[in-house]
Amino acid sequence: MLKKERQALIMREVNIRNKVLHADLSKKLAVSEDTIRRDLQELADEGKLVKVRGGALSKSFQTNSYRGAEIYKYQEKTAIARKAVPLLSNGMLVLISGGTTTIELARILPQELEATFYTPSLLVALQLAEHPNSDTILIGGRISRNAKITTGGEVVSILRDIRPDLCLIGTNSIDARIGITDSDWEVVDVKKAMIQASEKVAVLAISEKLDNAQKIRIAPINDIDYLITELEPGDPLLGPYKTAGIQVI
Amino acid sequence: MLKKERQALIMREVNIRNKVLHADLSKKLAVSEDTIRRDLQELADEGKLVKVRGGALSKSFQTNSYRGAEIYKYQEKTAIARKAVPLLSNGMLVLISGGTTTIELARILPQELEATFYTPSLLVALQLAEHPNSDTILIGGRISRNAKITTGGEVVSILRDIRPDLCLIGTNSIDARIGITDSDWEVVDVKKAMIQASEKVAVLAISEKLDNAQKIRIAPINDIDYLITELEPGDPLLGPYKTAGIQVI
DNA sequence: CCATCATTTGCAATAATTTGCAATATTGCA
DNA sequence: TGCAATATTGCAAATTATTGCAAATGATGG
Repeated sequence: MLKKERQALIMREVNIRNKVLHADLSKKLAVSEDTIRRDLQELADEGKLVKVRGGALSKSFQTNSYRGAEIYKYQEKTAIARKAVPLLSNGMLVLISGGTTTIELARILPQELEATFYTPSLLVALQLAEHPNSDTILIGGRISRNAKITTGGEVVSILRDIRPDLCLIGTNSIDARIGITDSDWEVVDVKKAMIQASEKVAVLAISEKLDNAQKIRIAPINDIDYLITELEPGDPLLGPYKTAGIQVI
Repeated sequence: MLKKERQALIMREVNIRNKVLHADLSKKLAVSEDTIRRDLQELADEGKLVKVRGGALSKSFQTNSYRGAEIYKYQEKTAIARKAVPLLSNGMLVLISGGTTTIELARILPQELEATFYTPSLLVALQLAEHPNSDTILIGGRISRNAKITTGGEVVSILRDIRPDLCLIGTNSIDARIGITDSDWEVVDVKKAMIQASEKVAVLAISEKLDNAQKIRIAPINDIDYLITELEPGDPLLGPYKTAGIQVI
């Protein structure tokens, strides 16, 4: 049995039952519990499930418990959000992805801004809806449980029909050679379409996400126009991105 | 049983009932009271609930930040939501409107339900997204700031293309002669389309909304199949609705 | 075709966690 | 106060995690 095949079966089991036990899987797949443990560890590292003692749980099962928890690295994220605000101006059509940084941006946008926003993210949309002078359009589709964004062909096809002035993308991994990447293909599909649709693309990322890559590529580095981090634009960490032709803010 | 799984179940129980007892949990989860106590201790340390002698309380109940006072007539609304659950079964296509009652319903739906939901409400969608075995499709469109639902021609046209088995509508005004009404025309347009699309229509309303009418009509009374209130089905207030041919729950 | 290297897998020894029980302390309440 | 219910603590048994290692497997390049 191939490792990938085994992991795919594990994921299916997790999605159906919400929980899996080492013992069950090891019997069902005829491998040792060590192997199962290692598989679960890998899947957990990719963020596809939550590993717990004795087995693993599906993400949705666990997720509702850390609602209301503090946003990780909030200070950095709100600093990034503040730096992104000047990119927006009245009359623009703006596309915003999901993620804690972009939610924070949506929250702190100036009330007087008159722009039109498209987003697939429920949480971003809720924040944007508080701004009286801007219009928010939520792109409809099937909801991805993990990311709380709408996904699927319908989303992509709506994105094909619009031409936003600016696209604001939050990302988990950016690398100066590879570009931006993610591990959830549903998210990748949507972000790809967002970037292709847009005139300009700005990536928001806290510095620890720099020089990192995951399995699936969203866009090469030269599709990106702006990179916003909490660091000073002169920081040496950002050198490679400048060299690649990105405007670092 | 996995520890995290148990704790997730405890949290769910706490969120639904607002209070749990050692004895109940220990019986339901088949572990000793010591274990329950330790679990509650851990959850309390993480700030997810408030431990009291003999059990635990939901944090929102304690600090009444979210439900205790935030939602008007929460008790009535959750009672209505509980009565609505049996209308749903596996494999159904269900349409859900916005409103605090329907959000509550989305929150307490059984985890094991396998249904497909369409909704224009962001808050309902967020709750539905926590249910691992159901699919949620958010109908896209421009967001109405007040109601936090998507509205507009796009929403209506999507609704024309689906044929749900059941439509669950929360309403602010229902009258036995006039039907259901509202004052926000954007909301009315969407709810009209929802009702027309659906096979069966259930209206959820707390009793003080009965025998009330507002400016714009959503649907006449005979478009409605079920009426769910917090009252006993035999309550005299509900007489006129029964006479009108509605099944009162 | 073979040697070599990296990856994967199972195993064993050890460490850490979880759980129920029992002894003891504390609390709420009449 | 005194009693009954609940909490706390320490402990031992069972389960699970971690680590290092060696054998098996498969890929790579000469």
